[in-house]
Amino acid sequence: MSNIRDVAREAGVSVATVSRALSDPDKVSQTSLNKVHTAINKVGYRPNMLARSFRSAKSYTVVVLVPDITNPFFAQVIRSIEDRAQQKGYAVLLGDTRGMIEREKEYVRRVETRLADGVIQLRPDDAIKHHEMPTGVVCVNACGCESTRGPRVRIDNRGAARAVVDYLISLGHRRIGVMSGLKDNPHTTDRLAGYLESLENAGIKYDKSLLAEGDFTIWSGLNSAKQFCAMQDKPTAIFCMNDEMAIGAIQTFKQHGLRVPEDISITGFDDISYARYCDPSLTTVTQPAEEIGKLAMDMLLRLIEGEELAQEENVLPAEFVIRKSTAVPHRD
Amino acid sequence: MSNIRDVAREAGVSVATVSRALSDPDKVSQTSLNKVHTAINKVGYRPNMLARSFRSAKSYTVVVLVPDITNPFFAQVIRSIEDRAQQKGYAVLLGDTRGMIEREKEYVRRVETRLADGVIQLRPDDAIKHHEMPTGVVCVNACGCESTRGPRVRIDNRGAARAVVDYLISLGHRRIGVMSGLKDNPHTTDRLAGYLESLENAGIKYDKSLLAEGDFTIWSGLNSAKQFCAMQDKPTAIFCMNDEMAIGAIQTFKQHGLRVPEDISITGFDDISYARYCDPSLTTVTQPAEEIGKLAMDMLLRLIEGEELAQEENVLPAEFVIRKSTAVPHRD
DNA sequence: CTGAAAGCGCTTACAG
DNA sequence: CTGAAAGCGCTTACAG
Repeated sequence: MSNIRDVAREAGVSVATVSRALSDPDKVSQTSLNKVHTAINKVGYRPNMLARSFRSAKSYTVVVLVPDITNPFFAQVIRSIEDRAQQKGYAVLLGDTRGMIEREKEYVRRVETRLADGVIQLRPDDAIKHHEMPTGVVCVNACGCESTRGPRVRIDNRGAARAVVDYLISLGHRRIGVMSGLKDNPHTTDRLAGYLESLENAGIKYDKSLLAEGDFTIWSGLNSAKQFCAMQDKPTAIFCMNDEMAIGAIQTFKQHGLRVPEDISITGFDDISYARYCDPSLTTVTQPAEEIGKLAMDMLLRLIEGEELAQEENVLPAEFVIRKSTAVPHRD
Repeated sequence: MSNIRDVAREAGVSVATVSRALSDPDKVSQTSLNKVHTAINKVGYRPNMLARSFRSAKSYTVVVLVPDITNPFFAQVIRSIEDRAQQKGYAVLLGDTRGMIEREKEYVRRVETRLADGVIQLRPDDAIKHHEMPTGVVCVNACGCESTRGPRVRIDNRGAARAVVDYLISLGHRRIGVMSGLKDNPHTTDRLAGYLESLENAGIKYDKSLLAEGDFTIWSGLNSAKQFCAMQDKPTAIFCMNDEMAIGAIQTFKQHGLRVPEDISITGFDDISYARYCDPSLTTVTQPAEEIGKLAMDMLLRLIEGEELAQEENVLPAEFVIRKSTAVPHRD
């Protein structure tokens, strides 16, 4: 493989001129520029970016920490982050942590060791909190929640949850179940707060037995729904904290002979692409995945450039979409 | 930020010893090792991996080229690639090409410029063919097809397609539609070949009007299905070349008042997680996503190490799963 | 087992 | 606009 010296020799100029021709052409005469370019083609030169990165102490890489790339919502956000990164000359290192703190730490170490310039966390409760980040590691939290610290972009989870439950109440539901994520997940906390606020506003007393805990997977939705099926006094509607659990729940209810939405209304959260195509199509909250990714990347870039973000928090609008999985409660 | 020299000074040893203590501890005495480690902790040293990579001319990074990370099948394969990569000390750079050749080239350039050590292509028809790869760029094609060149791992697409159609025929179907991907996509070619072979074996004449072209998205399944709905002499079964199109198709058929599988049987391909949870659950072909990813990464590692792969092609078994979207044809 | 020294391929003041 | 030279932070023969 040829290096910059080979090009310089071939072009009959100095190594410095070749370097400038490549990274700062304005500082080089047209004549030299031409010589350099024909020399580059002749010797088939490819600059060694590893050397350049090393020299300039920037890797032009960011790591995206995600609990599970297989989750379509995260996949959408990542795609958007990557689009933006590519536009700005950055690459994205995939950091699928599978929820393991050890793996997450390993990825953070990549920025400590200069292999990456910063990190975007796609989940609020990724094991490493903002204040625990090693010094020098810049980080923005996308898909964050109210309790998160540091630069972040998020939607108003509590407000969105309230909107969903308000709607169910407006349809006439009084006994409304909730299928949450894990107890300590900040999304769970925020969305549960919205659920409780809505009930309170409507003067409905919170019944603890109507809470089923899941972990945001289809599988957990499938299981948690069984808990409701076994109840004497079943809820007439369930607010699920994401679409995957809602999809699982619908499946279970159907298997138990309950019709959705006639016998039981179901709502989701996220609006993944399958939400529109399940049967019945899901009433849910659309998260602005594209915007979240783009904004997070932009914020990170500013942090990398050393800027202090005055406006640390960006709250993006979420949209409530009514589809076919909700209806007025059935009276037997 | 402290560097290796600071550590050496603090420990009272040479820079070489510190370097060895870190990368080849066996060559260093226990005494030195201790001195170095306490010095490292004292000055808060983090090795600059950019320097190490540069020096050793290896980036320990691979790029994964994928047309769309949002596709759950690809996401699964990537997750498996990353698991394996992490085990072996490699990172994965996400190369979502969105089907654009320019982007793909840009990612390949990353390995030409030493930012990555090799590439895994997740689609057979990614714009850059194996023989067009720049010299020095090692590449393995995962999820490949029969026509692909170079090191690859794939399933027997043709055989799997044949199994699906054979099954439909065994149920009594004679008029079997096919929903394909884009015409020039190798998956389309291979799976279509299987479809045709199956028909031929059963002595059924191929009817061109029963082919609807899609592009592997839910959206295209939705649309292509309309073509069948508009036919006088509708097929009684449709072989869809992936699950997403099958899910879209089911939606359309239901909207047109056709019952699945009573009026029309539908089959998919891939077995993404939603295939099990749509209504009716999908009869489909399970691709061994985990195995594909793992094997592809292992092959790439061997190529990076300079090995010539004698066994260039790995054909993995795929499994045909019968669920609820298929039944014997309805006779009016 | 250890250290002095060369060198990986670039970039970038510095002097002209 | 151009070149000679120093240096980024490591690794690794080489000699001891």
